[in-house]
Amino acid sequence: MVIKRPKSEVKRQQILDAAIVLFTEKGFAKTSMDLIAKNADVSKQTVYSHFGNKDDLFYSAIEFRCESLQLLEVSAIDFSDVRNVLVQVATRFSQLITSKEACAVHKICSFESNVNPQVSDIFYQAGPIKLTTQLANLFTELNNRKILNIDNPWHAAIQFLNMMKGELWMQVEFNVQDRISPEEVDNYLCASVDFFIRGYS
Amino acid sequence: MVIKRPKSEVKRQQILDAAIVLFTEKGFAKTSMDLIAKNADVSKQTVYSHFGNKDDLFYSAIEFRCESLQLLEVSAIDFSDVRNVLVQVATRFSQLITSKEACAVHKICSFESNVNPQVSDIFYQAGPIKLTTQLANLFTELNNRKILNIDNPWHAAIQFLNMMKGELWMQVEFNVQDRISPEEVDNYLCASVDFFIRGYS
DNA sequence: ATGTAACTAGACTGTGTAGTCTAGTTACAC
DNA sequence: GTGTAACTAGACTACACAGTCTAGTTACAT
Repeated sequence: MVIKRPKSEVKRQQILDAAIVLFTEKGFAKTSMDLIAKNADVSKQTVYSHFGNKDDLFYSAIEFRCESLQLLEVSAIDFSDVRNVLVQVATRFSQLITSKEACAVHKICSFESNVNPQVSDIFYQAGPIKLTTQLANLFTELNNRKILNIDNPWHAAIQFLNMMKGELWMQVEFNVQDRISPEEVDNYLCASVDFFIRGYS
Repeated sequence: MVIKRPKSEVKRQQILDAAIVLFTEKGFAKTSMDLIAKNADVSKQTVYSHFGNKDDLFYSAIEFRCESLQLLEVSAIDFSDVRNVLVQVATRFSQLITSKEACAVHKICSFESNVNPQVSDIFYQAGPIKLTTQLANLFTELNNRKILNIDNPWHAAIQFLNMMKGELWMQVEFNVQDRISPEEVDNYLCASVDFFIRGYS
C-alpha cells in the first residue's frame, strides 16, 4: 500500500517566484539557497525536495519565466494601414525588451551561456526565435498581399527587430543613467518604420 | 630621505592580463584573487599592493581591455563606391562583435551593470558610443557629398549597426551551437547594405 | 654599500553558503 | 483514525574565498 501526499504546487510556485526574482536581480553565483527559501516562505529542505540542487532550480526558474514572456499578438491586424501596424509592433517590441524583467532574464541568460548552455537556449528559443518567426510570418503575409515587396521575410524580420532596439536598448542593457527621452525613442521608431517601408516598397 | 623602489609595470600587466582572462571567462563572482595571482605568476600580496581590492582590479581590467578595442579605421575611404565601403564596414563590425574577446567583455559588462555601473559605462563609451559616432561622421560626409540622403546621421548609424548584428550576434551571445554559415552571414550583410542604401537614396 | 619598499610563500581569520541531517509537525490518501 | 511523506526549524559539515599578517628575500634609489 503506497500512501503518498502530493508535493504542494503552491510551494513550488513560491519557490520559482522567489528564485527568478533573486537570480535576475543578483545573478546565479550571488543568490543563496537560504535566501530563496526565506523569500519563498518555505524551508530550505522543501526547496531541495522540489529541486535537487541549485542548478536545477536555476534552469526551472528561467524556463518558467520564459513561458510567460508574451511577445506579440498577431490578431486583429489592419492591413489597410501598414505604417500604423509596424509602428505598433515596433513600440510593443521596444517596451518589451526594455522592460526590467525581460532585460534581467536576458542578461543572466547571455551571461550564464558559457556555463549553462541549455539555459540560454530556452531563452533564445522562447524569445528571439519565437518573435522573429511571428514577424516573418507577418511579412510573408504583407508580401503576398503586395503591400510590401519583401523577398526574404526572415532577413527582414531580423533587420526590423534589431533596428528597433535602437539606442535605448543598449542604454538599458548597460544600465546607463541618462537615457534618451520617450519622445526621442518614439521619433526613432517612427523614422525607422518609414525607413523600413521605403526600403521594401 | 625618501627612498622608493617603483612598482613593477611588468607585474601590473601580468595581473591585468590574467584578470581579464579569468573575469571574462568565469565572471566576477567565480573568479578568485588566489587564482588571478597564480595565473599572473605573482604573489597574492602583490595583487593587493597594485590594486586595493577585487572591485578595483575588476574595474582596471575592464578599462584596460576596452582601451585596446580597435573599432573602425575611417581612413582611405573610396567614396566612389559607397556600397563597397558599407559592406566593408558591416563585415568588420560583424567580425568585431562576434569575436570571442569582445563578446566576453560585453557579456560581463552588461551583466555586472546593476552592481557595477561604472564598469559598464566605460564599455558603453569605449564601444557602442565610439563606434556609432565614427559611423555617424561617415554618414554626415556621405550626406554632404550628396551620395546618400541621410537627414539624421546618428539615427542612421544606430540603425545600420543594429541591423548588422543580425542573427549571428544573438547566436554568439547565447552561445548557440548550430550557427548560421559564413556565407549566409555574408548574404545577410550585403542584402542589408543594399536595403540601407535603398532607404537612404 | 645600504636602506627601504616591492616582492614571495604561505599561514591565518572570518564569512558566506551548498548541501545534509535530525527531530518534530502537518496534511493528505486510504 | 492512521500511516506516510511533505513539510518546518535549525544545527551541522565542508569548502571556497576575500583580505590580513608574518617572516624572509630581492632590487632599486641614493
